[in-house]
Amino acid sequence: MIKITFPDGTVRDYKAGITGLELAKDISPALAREVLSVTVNGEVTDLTRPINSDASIRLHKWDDEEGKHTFWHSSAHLMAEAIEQLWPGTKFGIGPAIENGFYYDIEPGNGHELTDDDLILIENKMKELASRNQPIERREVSKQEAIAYFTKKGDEYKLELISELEDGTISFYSSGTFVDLCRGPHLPSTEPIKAIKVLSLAGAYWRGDEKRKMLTRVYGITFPKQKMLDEYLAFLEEAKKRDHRRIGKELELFTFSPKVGMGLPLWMPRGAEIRASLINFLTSILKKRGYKIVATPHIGNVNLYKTSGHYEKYGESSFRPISTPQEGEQFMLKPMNCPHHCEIYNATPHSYKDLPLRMAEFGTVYRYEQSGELHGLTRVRSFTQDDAHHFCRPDQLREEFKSIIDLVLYVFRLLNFNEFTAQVSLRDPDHKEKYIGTDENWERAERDIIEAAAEMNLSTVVETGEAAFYGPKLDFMVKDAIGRKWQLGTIQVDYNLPERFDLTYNGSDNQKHRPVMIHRTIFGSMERFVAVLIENSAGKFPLWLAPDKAVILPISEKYNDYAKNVLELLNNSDICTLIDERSEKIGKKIRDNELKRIPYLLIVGEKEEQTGTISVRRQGEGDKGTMKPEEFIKYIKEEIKREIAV
RNA sequence: GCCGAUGUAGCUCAGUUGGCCAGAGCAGCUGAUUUGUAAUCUGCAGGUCGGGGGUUCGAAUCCCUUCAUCGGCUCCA
Repeated sequence: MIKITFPDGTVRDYKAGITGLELAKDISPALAREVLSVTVNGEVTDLTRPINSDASIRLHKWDDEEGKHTFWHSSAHLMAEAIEQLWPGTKFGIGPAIENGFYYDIEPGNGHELTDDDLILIENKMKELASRNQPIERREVSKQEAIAYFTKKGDEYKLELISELEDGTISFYSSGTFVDLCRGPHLPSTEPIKAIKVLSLAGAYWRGDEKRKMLTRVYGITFPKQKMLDEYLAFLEEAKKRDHRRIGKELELFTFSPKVGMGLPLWMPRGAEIRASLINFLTSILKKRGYKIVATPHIGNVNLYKTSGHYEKYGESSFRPISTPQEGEQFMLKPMNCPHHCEIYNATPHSYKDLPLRMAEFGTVYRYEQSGELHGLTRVRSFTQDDAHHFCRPDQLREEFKSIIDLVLYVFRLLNFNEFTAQVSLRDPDHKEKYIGTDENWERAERDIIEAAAEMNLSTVVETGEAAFYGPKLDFMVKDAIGRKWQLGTIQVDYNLPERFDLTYNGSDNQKHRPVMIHRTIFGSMERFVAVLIENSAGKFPLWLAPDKAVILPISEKYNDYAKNVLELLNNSDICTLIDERSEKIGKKIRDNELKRIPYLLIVGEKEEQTGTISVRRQGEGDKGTMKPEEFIKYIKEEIKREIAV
């Protein structure tokens, strides 16, 4: 007998060799029908694997990430089986579950090139295979046997994967006719896979290396119920309506012009208004927190970037230097503001008493992103960072870093940005050549970040290989409408640039000391932040950010004069207001202006003119009653004050 | 940059196997209407069918090329 500990702490005796599925059946037949995988002593495994010794277990249903993961992983195998039957000789790379669904990287047999038309073929084949309720079976194999199998099959991708595995840890899973090298876990059979959608095709480099062959990646998603698939597809449709590129066009916030150049955003008046409001908002907070605002040029001598190390790292792959009539003289569009800020630091002597020094700039930078990477406002070639650099003594670093975390959290809270992930981005210890600086400084900086975050009780995820080339970062990530993650704020500890620029301060010992630098942004860039703001609000901005606060809708042209009086009154009170003088019915005017997401619609007709009032309608909410314009001004100002109660 | 897809009016989209002057709705402009809380009616105008080249008696439609966009990959100081 073995002892099984359940998540609620109860311990029960079972005979050795019992499986997760049998445990579920023992609890209830209903659970057995829904359970997808089981965690045994912290490892997620198959429901059909015998448990031979005392263990604590957790059964996973669809609602658990582990359950979904198992479901989609098995679905990837099902898709592979379908593809292999449709195009024999297909070679398979990897086929994991992802956040929403799964993919498989393949090289179709006989040189077949997959097109979108093939997606439906794959989908139908999958449905056919799934309906057979084939068991998915695990088999442990020796390395030799594994190599023999895939050598015979002629699949060099699997062979490469096997070559990196230890003998004795290799397992095969078979479902129907398809046998795959796989660690698992999997469903006991394909029976639960009821709803299937093969979504899209994409190219993906083998092992993520752009120097290696590009395989075809097939994306799909499956569900245990058709209704869930329908809901998911409906969600994707809905999300498209929140796409910032679409809303940006609808609400005339920004545009791009091929004549200006791809990836170079043009802010239209309404978008520029939002951008300016955000800058003003942040500037007022920065001043309260002891920042000094600076301004620097959009170009810098190429030697500046040779000193900083950016030229060596990015010089070849970015905008080319600008030549001047002066022989040998070259300038570059600035790809970041830090070197300029270092030179501001160097312009004056610094005492240990002056530090920390916080230097902020809304600095526009230029980076030659590859054409395929451009994406609306989130990935552009010219953008304005809400950049700042803190120059501090080593003993101040921890507190300084923590104060920035506090600032980021404070701003996010004011803006109702609750769904973010704090990510500690460390260097890849296997590829140290990609980074500059000494091991000692790197280890120190990484420790600083991890400990500062911990002291702030910030829950973080750690990603290795995501650091900047000069230092580790704490990144604040948020999701867009369809769940893609974007980095907004970032805080970076840097021991390198102070050395490269020979930054110093005089210590109490009257000796020269080296300050530490922290790079940080809150929004990341104005462009990306506005994009994320649009996607999260669906274009319905909080009142204080709305470019136009109100629109006056006269019932008929007879009341246009009265409407203009009100308009003047509101605009003179700093409430940006429009007027809709068209000869349309009031219902039409309301509809059109509701769709423009203007927060307040002010209706004036005979009644209002006679009593000197306006009828107030809140966008998305409806009629709020009648009030005097003066009352409305007070009302709206109160609301704005509440929204950004700093 | 790479893989796949797309590109028709300001916007959203139709356009059959190549065949008369390329269509609709919305937006715009006209005129009528003077309206009370999510679409009043009339008329008009608007497109070298992304650009360039080719095949053909004939191309939005087929081929080549180029640019841009979309979904991924790679990249993201």
